[in-house]
Amino acid sequence: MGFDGVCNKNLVLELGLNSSSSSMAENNSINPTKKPCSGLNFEPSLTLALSDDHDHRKKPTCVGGGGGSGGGLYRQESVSGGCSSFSVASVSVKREREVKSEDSERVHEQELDENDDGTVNGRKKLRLTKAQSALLEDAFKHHSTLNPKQKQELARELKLRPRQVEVWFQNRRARTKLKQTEVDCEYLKKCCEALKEENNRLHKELQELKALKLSTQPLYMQLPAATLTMCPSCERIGDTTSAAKSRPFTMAPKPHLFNPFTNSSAAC
DNA sequence: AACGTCAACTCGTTTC
DNA sequence: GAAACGAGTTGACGTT
Repeated sequence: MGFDGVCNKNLVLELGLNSSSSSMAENNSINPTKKPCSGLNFEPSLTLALSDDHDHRKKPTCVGGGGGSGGGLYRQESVSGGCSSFSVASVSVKREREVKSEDSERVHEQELDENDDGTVNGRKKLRLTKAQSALLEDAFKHHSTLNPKQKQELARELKLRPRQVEVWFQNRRARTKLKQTEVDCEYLKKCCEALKEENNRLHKELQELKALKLSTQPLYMQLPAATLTMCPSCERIGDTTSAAKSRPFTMAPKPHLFNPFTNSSAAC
């Protein structure tokens, strides 16, 4: 198939040269991976913009990224909805996993364990059940973002915390964007290849036309244009090279063709 | 052991 | 200023 159907989004393709890698940060809406640039000062760039991008809160670039000490263990969510930051090292990880033998589906309890002092333990990485994932995917199909009410509703339905639903949607959007970027990248590669081929073809065609022109032109037409001048009245070709400057327009006259609009008698 | 996936994190930015 | 988001990161876990 042709690559016309590879991506049906409205892509704006821009080919150009970057003088430095910093220019790429100016429009970083699609740059999910930070890959080191080569040492070249000038390199070809492909700039892609999606005209139907819904993200109208674009920012110039994300400097430095996050970092963070990372998750991994579940932590108690504070009453206000934020995340607590109790010591991970102090947490005795207690994992409760229930394995359903019939379909090997893993089911994890969503309730948190409590210590003697009533604090809630973290636990090892949660894997959402297939049913939960399916429901989340279904919701994501309808809208990739959730309002607070939808979030609450979904969390209740899934027996998850709203924060977990929120995180899932954030990660899901990130995955979607990454996947789309990969698709776009493939599309642009194909575009680039096609343009290269077209460029080569046109170059060849140009060479052929030049060769054809040379073989069919009279001898004087094959001289460099800068060395030839033409008498405006008699249309004779003259050589203006230094050797011939003293005797311009001495070459053989143009074959006389009848021209009702010129008066050849007044020439030169 | 290496690698991939993914939930959950931090941080900076944007929007209201 | 709070909430929401994107980008980048972390670490547990599953797979090869």
